[in-house]
Amino acid sequence: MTEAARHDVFQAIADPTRRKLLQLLSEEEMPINALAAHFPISRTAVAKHLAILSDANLITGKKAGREKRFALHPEPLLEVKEWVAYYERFWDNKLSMLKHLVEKDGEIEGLKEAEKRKTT
Amino acid sequence: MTEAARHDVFQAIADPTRRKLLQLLSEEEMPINALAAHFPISRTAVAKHLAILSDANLITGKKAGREKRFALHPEPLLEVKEWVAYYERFWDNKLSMLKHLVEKDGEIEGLKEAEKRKTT
DNA sequence: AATTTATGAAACCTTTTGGTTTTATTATTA
DNA sequence: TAATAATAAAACCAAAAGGTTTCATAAATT
Repeated sequence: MTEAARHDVFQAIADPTRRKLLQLLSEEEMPINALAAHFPISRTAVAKHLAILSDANLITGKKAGREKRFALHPEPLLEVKEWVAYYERFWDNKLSMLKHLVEKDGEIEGLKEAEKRKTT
Repeated sequence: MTEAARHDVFQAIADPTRRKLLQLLSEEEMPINALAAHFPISRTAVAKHLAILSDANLITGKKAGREKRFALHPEPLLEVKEWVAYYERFWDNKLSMLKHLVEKDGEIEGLKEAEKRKTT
């Protein structure tokens, strides 16, 4: 496997600066200097954020002459999407949760127990 | 507004221990001791993680006798879902991205420039 | 060739994070 | 009421995170 991902995608997107970097790169590919111009912090600090995003496979950078052009690589966000999707079952209406429980065998017992807890 | 959210939801879910706590609470409400039994760390450490989740409005805790029962409150994850949804446009096939670009005025220029960059 | 531009890398600093142990407090239960 | 169980709160600590400045390198320009 060529995808290492030493840095967790959840941790990578936790920082607001890094989320803004992803947003900028979603608009267009850019070298580090162009990116850094959007922040009040130093170019070096931005470089470190880019390294973290790169470790999480969220961006790629290819050298073009003396500059290195970064591009968005959003695929790892699929993991986040799926993680959140699990919790969608639980929000707002209880019916969807019930449906979720009924869909998998053996969970009915859990429901019954939950009911028991409520009434005792 | 009663929803403070002093802690960012992105930061709250960044930690694997906290994600596991949410998962446990999605199965059933539990007091802190029951939760802590699932981890190799101290109950106090778990309590701190719960405080962070609570600050992000991802869980609620109501005192019942001498124990405090925690429950999942997944609604703030909607923000994450929407954030990720934005990037879905960009992954896998370029057609959906093109569609995205065409949908908003003024972005055609950006596309043209991107093409120019590729060919020069 | 000399200068400028764009980046990379190292050393260092401060605050935050994730953990600990110790010391209360509060409700149950024997 | 004395002992126990379930938390809460405080003080402390090491490592990681997010910054900085300084020095080095490589490609473009003049």
